[in-house]
Amino acid sequence: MTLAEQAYQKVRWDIISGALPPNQPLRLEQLKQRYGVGFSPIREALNRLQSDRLVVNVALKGFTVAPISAADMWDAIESRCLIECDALRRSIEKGDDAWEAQVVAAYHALMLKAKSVSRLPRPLSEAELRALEDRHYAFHRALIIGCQSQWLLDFADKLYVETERYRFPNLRDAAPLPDRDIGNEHQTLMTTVLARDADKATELLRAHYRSTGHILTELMGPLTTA
Amino acid sequence: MTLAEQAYQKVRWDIISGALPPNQPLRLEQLKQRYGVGFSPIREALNRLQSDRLVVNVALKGFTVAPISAADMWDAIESRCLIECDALRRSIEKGDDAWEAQVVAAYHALMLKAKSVSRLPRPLSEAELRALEDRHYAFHRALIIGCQSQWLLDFADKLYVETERYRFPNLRDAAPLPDRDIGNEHQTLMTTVLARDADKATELLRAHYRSTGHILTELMGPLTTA
DNA sequence: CAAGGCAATATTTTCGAAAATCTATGTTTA
DNA sequence: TAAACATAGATTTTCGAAAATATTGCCTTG
Repeated sequence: MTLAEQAYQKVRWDIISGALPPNQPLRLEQLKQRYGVGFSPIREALNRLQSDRLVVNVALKGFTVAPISAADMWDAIESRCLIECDALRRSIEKGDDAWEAQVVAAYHALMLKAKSVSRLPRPLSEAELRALEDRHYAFHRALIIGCQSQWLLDFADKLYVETERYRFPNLRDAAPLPDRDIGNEHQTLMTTVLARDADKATELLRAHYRSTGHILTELMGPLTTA
Repeated sequence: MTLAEQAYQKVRWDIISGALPPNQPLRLEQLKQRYGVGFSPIREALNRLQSDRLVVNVALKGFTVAPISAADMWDAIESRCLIECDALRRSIEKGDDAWEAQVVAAYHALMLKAKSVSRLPRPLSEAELRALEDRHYAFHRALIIGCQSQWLLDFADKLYVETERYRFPNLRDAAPLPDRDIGNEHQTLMTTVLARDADKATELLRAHYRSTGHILTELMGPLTTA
């Protein structure tokens, strides 16, 4: 893997996880030392992150971590509903046995990790958070991967990352994951998907995202200007 | 404007217009001379174009112009239907007077240019093509700009560019724009939008994109493997 | 004659310095 | 005192060379 790719992954994670908070100026010299690489890989990483909308860049004035706001969160959530619901519908229509197997596997991997993590003391370590995060992503991606549209999958990826920026900071110090997350919504969703009930599945997915949004809106509260 | 930004615009246009054909290897040294800038701005431009899916990059093996295929074209078209129809619906619901005025203005600007261009000899000059292209983009963007979702607008932009890659090569040497393009579909669409008939407008938009797709599929014919 | 390895070439990736640009501070002047 | 200008500092942008890596062609060897 090239240095630029490594830098991209690291900065991306630091932004999602909140180590680099919203609106933080990203001085090139500083990042160069922090990640131990030269200017070029850093610049390349920052450029890629810009099209992920994780950093913003004004010409000749440098990069900063993209701001967050309740409005942007809801924009991302609603856009995600639109795109993933359509992708899920197509997956359910076109998905074969291998796809079903992948969904089941991803679900169980997520649940296993979620349960083991729920027994750990807070705050969770960076490694545990990352592992949980990866499996959560894998599950949601497995649902829609049968849609046979690279564009929709790309868009879903971008929106997933964006929404994680809001979900994540609340995960680290949160009490053990509430039953809502572990048992109910994900399982019901998977069952409905496997039953090939597209209407109900998309409705569940939409409700899942929106309820998460409402909870986060509560938690953000006065912080929405951050 | 920075050199990187200029390089980005130029390479982007050269790919859309077909001057740099699909699968063409993009040697850095070569591009450096072609656009008269150093390595860094070129690399930055190429990186941005990669996330637009106009170029592909395999690590340590360089950049190439992204391939095209009928399958990819239809993926882009159908994704565009999904996203723009939803955005159009929201525009129609939320758009104010200023939005309506913008739609009307963009439509007339497009028609004016289309009519003047239709009287010009073929093949059209690069400048005329660019001007027509800009107004076509402006019209379609005006329709959905009232949707109040930056994410949907971003996605629509990406898909617009992608579909232009297929439409454009047929424009340069084509006979004067057929009546279908000039008079009928765009005007009917605008009228319906201004009448705030969301159901009919989205159906027209969908039909507009799909019929374009069918025509292009015909024209591509055996070239789909290119 | 084919297959594997080695050297030569081509290309990308990375780096550090130089140039260009912006921001902040202090000085002068009306 | 306030506004305008000039200077100094900080930061980004750009460049060209050096390092790292892949590809190609040739030679050796079985």
